[in-house]
Amino acid sequence: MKDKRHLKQELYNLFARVANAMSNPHRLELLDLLVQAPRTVEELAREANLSIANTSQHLQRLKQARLVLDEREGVYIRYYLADPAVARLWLELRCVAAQQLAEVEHTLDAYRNRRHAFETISADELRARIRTQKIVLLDVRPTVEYKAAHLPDAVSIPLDELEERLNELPKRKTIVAYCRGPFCVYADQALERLAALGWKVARLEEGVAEWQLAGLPLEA
Amino acid sequence: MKDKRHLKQELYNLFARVANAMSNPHRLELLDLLVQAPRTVEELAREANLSIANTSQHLQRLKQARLVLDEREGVYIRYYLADPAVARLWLELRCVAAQQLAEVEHTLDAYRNRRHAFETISADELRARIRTQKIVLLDVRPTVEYKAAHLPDAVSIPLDELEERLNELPKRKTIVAYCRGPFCVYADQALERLAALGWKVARLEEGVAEWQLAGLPLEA
DNA sequence: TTAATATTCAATAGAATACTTGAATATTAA
DNA sequence: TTAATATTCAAGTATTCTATTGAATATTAA
Repeated sequence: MKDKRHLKQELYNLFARVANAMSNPHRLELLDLLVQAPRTVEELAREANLSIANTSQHLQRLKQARLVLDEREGVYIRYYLADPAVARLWLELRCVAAQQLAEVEHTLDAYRNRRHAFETISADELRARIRTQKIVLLDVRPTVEYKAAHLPDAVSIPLDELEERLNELPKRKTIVAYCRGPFCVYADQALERLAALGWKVARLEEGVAEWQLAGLPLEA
Repeated sequence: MKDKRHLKQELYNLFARVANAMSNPHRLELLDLLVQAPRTVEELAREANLSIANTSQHLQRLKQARLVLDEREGVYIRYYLADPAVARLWLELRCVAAQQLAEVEHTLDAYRNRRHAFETISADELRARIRTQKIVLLDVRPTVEYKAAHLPDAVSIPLDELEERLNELPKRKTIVAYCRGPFCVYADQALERLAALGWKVARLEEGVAEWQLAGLPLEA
């Protein structure tokens, strides 16, 4: 009975190992990117603004904790989320932090300074209005992410192609943009430009991960 | 646009801070205890087998991350979970670890070596059978935890009082025991004794946290 | 006030972590 | 085979984390 204590400790060790893998901001950013789409080390390093070696090491810690898996693809190695449950855990962590740490709200307001500038539309309302054909749902994430998974009926125009492809957006419809989720500014930036050019706009705060967590369908 | 990067980093820092608070096995054990019921530093130290000073320091890290709060009660200071969302995060972490790390299953089998010895009963089945009055639902956790919250119609007999209070359990009914959840051995130990004495027994794997997460009602 | 007690603080040593650099490995294409 | 490239490994250093110890603080009871 008494010697069981170390087994209990061992269990807590294992749980702590997973939390430990998530206890570094860079690793969380990598996870966050992988929630959107699988990527190679080089891509992840570029997007997270890290050195290749450092990125590789962080990825290996995520892999040891079984949060991500990797797969060789020719000369590249592609990392991807080990399980949808990992995305859920990451969303839950963000949710607790946002709920409990007032600094999150403050920092988010500074980061997404256009955050309150546009009408926001709920997932339910979106589903209702998309049927009436009065809106266009716009996915402004990079193409790889759109290809990995996107919301039903969403049109893809990555943020950095928006300027050249404005003609694809009908003037008389409301443009509802979304991106990686409530902690991403891509949609805000797209909407700011579109609003200045005369479109009626609205933002969907949810990204594909939140959408999926809510049990709503995705397209691949 | 470019100087926003540090704001994004700041957000990831905040999220990582929460994960960091959960990245130590002792802190997870303290959290786990607090999910069951609020407790003083001394109680937590005793139950987690830590020195007082060490416990205090760990609790302060949990408090900094806003996972727990404290409240002075005379000469004692009582710690409690900051929010039910924290319990959800902890359950989600355990779930991911159990799902992804094979070692968790192995260690759990060693820790709960009677794990597969008894019939297990699902929450749904319990709710159905408790109406027919053919079972007694037995909460074997310490009294403070039972008082903090317990399942509807549950009878409290803490594990260490079981021997003296056997007469409170009707012989002709099936005893369904539960404790802190799937990673706790209290119920197994109670059932082992009861089965040896001739009761029909079954185990409910869920604890109050899992029960609550499933949206089921609790009693206080 | 004073004594007793619960908790926190401060200082320390030893372990783990993060990032950089340059070398090593593995695959593809020539 | 060889060269080129993506990724990992290894070593070193600065930083952070953990547990212990003993002192400091805050509350209650005398």
